[in-house]
Amino acid sequence: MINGVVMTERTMDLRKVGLKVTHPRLQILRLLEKTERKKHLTADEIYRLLNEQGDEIGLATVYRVLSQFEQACLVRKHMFDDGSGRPMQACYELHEGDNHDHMVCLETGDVIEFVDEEINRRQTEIAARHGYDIVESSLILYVRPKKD
Amino acid sequence: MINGVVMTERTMDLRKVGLKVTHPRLQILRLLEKTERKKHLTADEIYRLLNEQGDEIGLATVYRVLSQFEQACLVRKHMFDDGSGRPMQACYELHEGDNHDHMVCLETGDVIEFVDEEINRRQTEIAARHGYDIVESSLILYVRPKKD
DNA sequence: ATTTATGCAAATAGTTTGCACACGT
DNA sequence: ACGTGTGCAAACTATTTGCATAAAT
Repeated sequence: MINGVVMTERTMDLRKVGLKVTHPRLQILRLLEKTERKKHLTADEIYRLLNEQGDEIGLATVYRVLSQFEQACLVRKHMFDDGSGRPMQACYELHEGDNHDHMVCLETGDVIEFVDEEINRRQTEIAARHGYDIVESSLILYVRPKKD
Repeated sequence: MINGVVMTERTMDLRKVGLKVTHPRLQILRLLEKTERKKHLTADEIYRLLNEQGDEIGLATVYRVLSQFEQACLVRKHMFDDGSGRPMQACYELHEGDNHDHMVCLETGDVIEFVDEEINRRQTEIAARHGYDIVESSLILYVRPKKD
């Protein structure tokens, strides 16, 4: 029963980028919204969480939808290499337009977001100096708790 | 005939980190040295290049050696997401201790290296502010040629 | 009604691993 | 001689894709 659904903010998001409003797309968007700023979810986690809450959505669909969302700039995809040796997995978060960067604690796996205008400024400047425009940037600090 | 070989800089590198001086390890190190600052090689490229020049080295060995080198800080591993859709591959470069960052041109695939002390300083400061020490950092600018 | 999306299962591709043998020290 | 490293083939895993059905406009 998606037809005739109330016009929520999320359905608008989908319409705006030219994607049909389907159950999987809505649910994935809602889940990311709920999880926003708390955690960065992998495709598999999204798949599992949705199915646990009763939405029967295939893993392939999760991947397809996330990929479409990424191209539509609705989500950002990250590859965090926690150095754990286990295979790397992409993780996703809602794209809020604030273009923040990330810090990954190698001991706890915690992800901390931050923004630094000076760093952003210098990045733009460096790119310009080489004759480029920045399309996207990825800054990840792998850290460990300070011992003092 | 590796035994009795002249004590080159590369054999020293291996000894220093406690790795036996074997043919595959030496050749991979030499190849990376030769390619230094020009390109960043994937495991598969290394495998192919070595075999083309007559060194019969298995792909599995290439992966194993690179992984050991990474842990020994002899090489740095990067995941460049060129946004091409094709599966992401790790690529490797000699670790020169200068801790430079990278710019990837989305149109040509070119990789440009750069160092910015101010960015590094701010990174350290941001980590400290959150109670962390930086173990490793990854800054990648995905760029396209300026159109003017 | 037409187009696009979904689910499933099978395919892909990078990377890892088990094991018997070869090599470095 | 001993312990490690290597090659091969098989295993693994994240992700993608083909195809028939189902859902959205």
